[in-house]
Amino acid sequence: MQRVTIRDVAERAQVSTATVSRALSGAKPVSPAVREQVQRAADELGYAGNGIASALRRSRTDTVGMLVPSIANPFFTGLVEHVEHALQQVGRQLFLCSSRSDPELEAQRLRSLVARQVDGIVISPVHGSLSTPAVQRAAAELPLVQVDRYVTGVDSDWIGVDDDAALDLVMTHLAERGVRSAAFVSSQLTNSSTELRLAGFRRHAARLDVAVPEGHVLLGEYSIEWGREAAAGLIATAGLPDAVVCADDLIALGVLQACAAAGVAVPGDVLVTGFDDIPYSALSAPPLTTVHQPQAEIAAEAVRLLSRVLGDEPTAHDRVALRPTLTVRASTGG
Amino acid sequence: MQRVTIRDVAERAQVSTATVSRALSGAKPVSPAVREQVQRAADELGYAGNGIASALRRSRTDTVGMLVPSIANPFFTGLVEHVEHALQQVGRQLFLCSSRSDPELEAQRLRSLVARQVDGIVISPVHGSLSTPAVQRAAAELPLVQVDRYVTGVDSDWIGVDDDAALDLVMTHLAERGVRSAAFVSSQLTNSSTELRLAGFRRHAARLDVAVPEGHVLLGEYSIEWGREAAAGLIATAGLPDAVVCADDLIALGVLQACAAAGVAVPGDVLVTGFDDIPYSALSAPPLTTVHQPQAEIAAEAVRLLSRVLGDEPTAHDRVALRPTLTVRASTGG
DNA sequence: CGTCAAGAGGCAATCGTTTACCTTCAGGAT
DNA sequence: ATCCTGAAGGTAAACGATTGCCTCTTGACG
Repeated sequence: MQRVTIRDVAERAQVSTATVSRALSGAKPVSPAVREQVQRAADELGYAGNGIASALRRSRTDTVGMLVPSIANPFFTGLVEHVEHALQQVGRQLFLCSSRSDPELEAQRLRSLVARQVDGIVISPVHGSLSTPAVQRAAAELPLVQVDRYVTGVDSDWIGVDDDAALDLVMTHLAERGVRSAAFVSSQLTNSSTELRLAGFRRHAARLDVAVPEGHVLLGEYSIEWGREAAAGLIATAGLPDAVVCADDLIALGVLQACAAAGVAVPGDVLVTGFDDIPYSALSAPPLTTVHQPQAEIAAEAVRLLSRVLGDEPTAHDRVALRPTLTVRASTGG
Repeated sequence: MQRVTIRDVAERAQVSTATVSRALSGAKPVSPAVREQVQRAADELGYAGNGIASALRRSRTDTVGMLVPSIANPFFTGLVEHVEHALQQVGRQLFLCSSRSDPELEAQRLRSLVARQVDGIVISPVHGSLSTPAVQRAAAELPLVQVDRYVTGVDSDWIGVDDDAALDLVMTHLAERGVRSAAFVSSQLTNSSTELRLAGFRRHAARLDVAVPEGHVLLGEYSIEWGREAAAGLIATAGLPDAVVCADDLIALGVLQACAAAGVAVPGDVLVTGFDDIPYSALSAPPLTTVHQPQAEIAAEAVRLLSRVLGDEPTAHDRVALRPTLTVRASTGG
């Protein structure tokens, strides 16, 4: 099955390849008669064009690469959906990759995206420092914006949520509910938002006079399993504090599950909060109080920042921190 | 920021571009000294190669495109993860697109994948008939395998689960629990698995003497919202049957939520089942009895089928239906 | 010492578009 | 009648890698 090329179309329409190209892309005006002729020839042959050749010549692909730590995490898939939507508005496609939380794999994917000549990259880097060299290198080659998480020491735009403000909301809400001690369950401190959330937790706990007992800061990974494990540990050994603050919803869902399994009542015996407001946080038992992330805005802003760079006005790089909101549900008392 | 090309490397290493290409790709042997020299030059210049140019010349991209109806649905993201993993084993990358359940967008994405010269396509088509022309056209150009859903009248491999067997499991389980009447909540009958699941539901309900009252087959879409809406409708008007069988887990989660909101006890007043066994089906209140799909095997088989075609043995096309299993949880009585 | 083979590396064509630059032609201004 | 202008379309040079084919060198063998 030999592919049909522009040359075949040109031959059949009795014009040059240049004219075919112009007639089909509209890059330069072509007389209506010829355009019609070319169009018919193309249709008859089922001409589809070779995007690779076109990309090589124009040195642009109208494609943006996106690299996230996990596509199993609904927070990221939500973000991806919105980014894809926003890109579609401006006539670009999304090339999605997952780094599976592995800096090595992430570096490889980044190289691959650069080699594939995507026009720009949207990335939520895996690791605060291990990711730096690869991100740095990619950012030097093409427009790059970081979302949600960021690595230090790379000169690029960033767009995400104000983690300190988010934990202010959470802790203030908990304090109002009478919480005097709290635990924090998160992933290893390997990236920016994780660090900022812990810092925010400590700062606002101190401010509001909420105790954080020894051994009540648990670091694992962003997953349901880790939430389950961490909560089971707390229940078995340390004794539960008044509240368990989780760094994302998956962890919180795991915590809820472990509480249910151990016969610990939420919110009766302990309050639980999450972060992200993924769709499933409204469906758990009990529904989860969580920090809502404005995904659509994050996505729109990411695309806007990228387009700005693509239109290459050499502007200074922005760091945009959006204000989060708190979605209060039954897990903190209802 | 002028990109560094193979010519730059050749110049610096004092060899021809041919040698650089061979040294770096290993396509033909090169003396150790020269290889070393080239490698150093490439490193020093930060040479990354141009995948587009390479793809044009070799007319392959080592990339497989995957097109799913939704990336917000955990069933598909699970599948995607496994496919990506399986592809990685054989040194290929995944280019992921979402058709957002829109045949129009799906056709566009397919064209775009073909234009981008992916080496093959894994697709779960949106619509049983509307998707046909586009899928047909793509399948004519390059290797294509369908997963989960399929369109009729296209000559390609398919791999998925045996929907009839799945509903046999569900209905038999329900009948054993004493269910004498059941409702079925699904999406519009616009694709193969949806149709097969409904057919299976009816067939096994009849076989087991389970009644399906008038108005107890509800067709909407695969989403939590629709499940909620459908269940609310049933509760408000028709009166609940003994069981509500759902065509996927998202719908079932919505049904559970609506039941909880209306004070209907599950499994006390009604039994509920799902389909897919997404991670969140274990976390709902109550946890969901559901059909487990062997995603890893589906993915592995899809990649295997694709590789077989890529290695172009012109084999007849396969239709592989894997046997599902039933994961029993509290929503059907514990 | 002559012949031959094999290994290493270079030359240049090629992949399929796009586009800078040129030619041609028609029509309007002078 | 001459010149100019602009539109339409053609020619051919890129884009950056890969690779078929050729040359050159070196060493083994008779």
